[in-house]
Amino acid sequence: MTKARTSQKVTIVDIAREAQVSTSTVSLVLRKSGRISAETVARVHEVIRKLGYTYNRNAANLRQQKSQLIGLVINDIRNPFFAEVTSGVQQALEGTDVMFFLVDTKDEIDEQDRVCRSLREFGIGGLVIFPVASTRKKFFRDLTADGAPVCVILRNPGDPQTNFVGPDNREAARLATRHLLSLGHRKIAYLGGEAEGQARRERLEGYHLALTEAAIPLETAVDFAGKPDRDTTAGLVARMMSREDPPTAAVCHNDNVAISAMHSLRAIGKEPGRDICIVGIDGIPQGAEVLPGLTTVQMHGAEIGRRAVQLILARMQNPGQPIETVTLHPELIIRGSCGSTAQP
Amino acid sequence: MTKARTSQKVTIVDIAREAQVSTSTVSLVLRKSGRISAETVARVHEVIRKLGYTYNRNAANLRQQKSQLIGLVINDIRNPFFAEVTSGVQQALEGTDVMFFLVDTKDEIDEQDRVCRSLREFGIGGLVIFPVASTRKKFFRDLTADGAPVCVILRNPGDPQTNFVGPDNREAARLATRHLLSLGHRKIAYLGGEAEGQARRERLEGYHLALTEAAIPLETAVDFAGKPDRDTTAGLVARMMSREDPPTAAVCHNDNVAISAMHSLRAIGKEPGRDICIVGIDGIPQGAEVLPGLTTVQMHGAEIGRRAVQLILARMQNPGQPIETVTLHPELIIRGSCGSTAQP
DNA sequence: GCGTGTTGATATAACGTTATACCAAACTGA
DNA sequence: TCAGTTTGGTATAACGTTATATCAACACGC
Repeated sequence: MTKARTSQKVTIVDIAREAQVSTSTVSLVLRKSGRISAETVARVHEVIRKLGYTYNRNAANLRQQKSQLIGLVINDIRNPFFAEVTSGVQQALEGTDVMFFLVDTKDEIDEQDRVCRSLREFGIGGLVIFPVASTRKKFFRDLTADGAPVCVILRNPGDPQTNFVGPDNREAARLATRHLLSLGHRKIAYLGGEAEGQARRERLEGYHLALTEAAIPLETAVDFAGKPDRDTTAGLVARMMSREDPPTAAVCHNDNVAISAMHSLRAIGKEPGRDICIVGIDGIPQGAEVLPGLTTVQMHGAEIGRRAVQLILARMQNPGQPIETVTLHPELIIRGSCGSTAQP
Repeated sequence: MTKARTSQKVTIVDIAREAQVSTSTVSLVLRKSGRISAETVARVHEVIRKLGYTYNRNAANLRQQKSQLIGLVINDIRNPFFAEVTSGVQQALEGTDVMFFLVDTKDEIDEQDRVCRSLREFGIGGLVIFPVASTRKKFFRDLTADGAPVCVILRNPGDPQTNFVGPDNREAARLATRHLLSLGHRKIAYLGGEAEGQARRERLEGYHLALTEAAIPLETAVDFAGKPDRDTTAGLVARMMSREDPPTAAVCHNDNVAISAMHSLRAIGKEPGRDICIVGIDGIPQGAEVLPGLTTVQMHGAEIGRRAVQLILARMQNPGQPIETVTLHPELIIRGSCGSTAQP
């Protein structure tokens, strides 16, 4: 038996010496190449166990010029919708030995540049990104030019060169609006969302579409834009309800807005689900925890994360894979925030 | 001008050639060593900009035998409390060029072993871990033996060899219970939490302590254990309220339990905050979004993440740093779930 | 008994960076 | 003037893995 552990780390060189084979052989065993005889494989594994060897992915990555790492760039991990997305990413990575970096842009374009540069330095093999709203097309080009597969989520850059996974925003708002229409509502508002946002534009379109389909003149449509935080939403609700002919229902830009709106309404003496009906969009678990339960449109956050990762993994193995755009279809979830009967 | 970009990647060798210096010099410039003259630094930077060079941390890590990476091992990213912790980690890392891996154990010990092994292969330079409940002490020993600093959070292994950052569970439950006592309650239950959990043991202790301090015989204390999910909690609430002399208030094991309990109560015709008072523990943002607002004890999730990372970063720079145990003191947040007046 | 595979293994040179040791030139002080 | 120091820089050998090319031994067909 040769000496073990003269230095700190055990490397394949140590394993090779101890198992009386070459480092090449050890490397092949580690990668399960199948070109090594069963008994040699067994012997090498035995030595690995005995010496307590840990594979060094850094060295492997450097040599192979690729890495088992993907980046996940999002907005804010505290937003439950992104927690869902992250959870989906996690799930899709289970069983593989790929890990992911989670980075937060705070929706600031400089921060996005910074974190993406940092990810490149770490040599990621793939990237899932929820881009900051003001991202230029050139940015996506640069990302893909880097070689590693990129999948944009939720905000479609509309670039035929980049993979995209996201929900159908227009359809989501249309479903929400149609539900309210089916309950007999005619005066329906669209509440919240940042004015210049792409998601808002698309959702607003679906809202208008549903109204038009129901032969409701768009002149009666009314929308209120604003940051999706509590205070802003409270202001929007106040404005909405102080109109001379206030709406009887509202499609909210997302579930957070919807939940805030429900509180704001109650604060001014209106009971959601009875005095005014509310529909959200996103389908975060918290929607089931408020009272009344939030009727919403499920956007399948976890599934978006999963699909994005699957797409990335597929291209990491086979870079020739064609570009894809995956659109997930939203689904109405009926709870109590629209009451149980029609409320014209 | 020498030729650029014969191969794909630009390396310091390319930079050195183009800037007419050695690779050593480029390396020193990159690391801002200060030993290089201002004009050379400027020239090198100019070339870096021109050739579009990206630093390769893999190579650097391999050479330096250390890495700018830390692992964050948690339970479930969808749990808002862990989203807070993660957010704190993120914040503490801002401005540094350290990145973090987020991995999920699903509270399964095998999964914990698996992910920690994987993290080691990636050569992390530090680890923040919320350990699975059944983790053996040996596990922590092995982690720290690896060389990289480790900080355990939330579940104190009670090992003098490992850093720990967590809240004072006993004090939290004591604060919650005392608040209810101050409102005049005498029959107070402790609701939820996994029976064998350490956190539950500590919180229950605080609950008992507060009762004792108020001269309430412990025979009247009553606690209900169970997984902190909605259905289990509904069952516990049903059991609790069907006692012959039901409690007038409950300290809930955490905010999720508290929110679920509030729903379950309402489902059986009891209004939280009026018919029965509820206090949670954790301080997740969602507690402010339910109605009535959840009175709770803030456990400072984000701060726990921040402190853990600060501790790790400090030891990454100076491994001689002594072991620390940081205990964060909880804070009562009063909202509506205990009503506004005493309810004996 | 001769080419032709096949099987199981190996030697060697990278991958891109940095630690170490070293050096030439310029400055210092007496 | 010269030993000694400082300044600005460099050559070289790692770090731990894997791709490439190569090889010995043996089996196969005929």
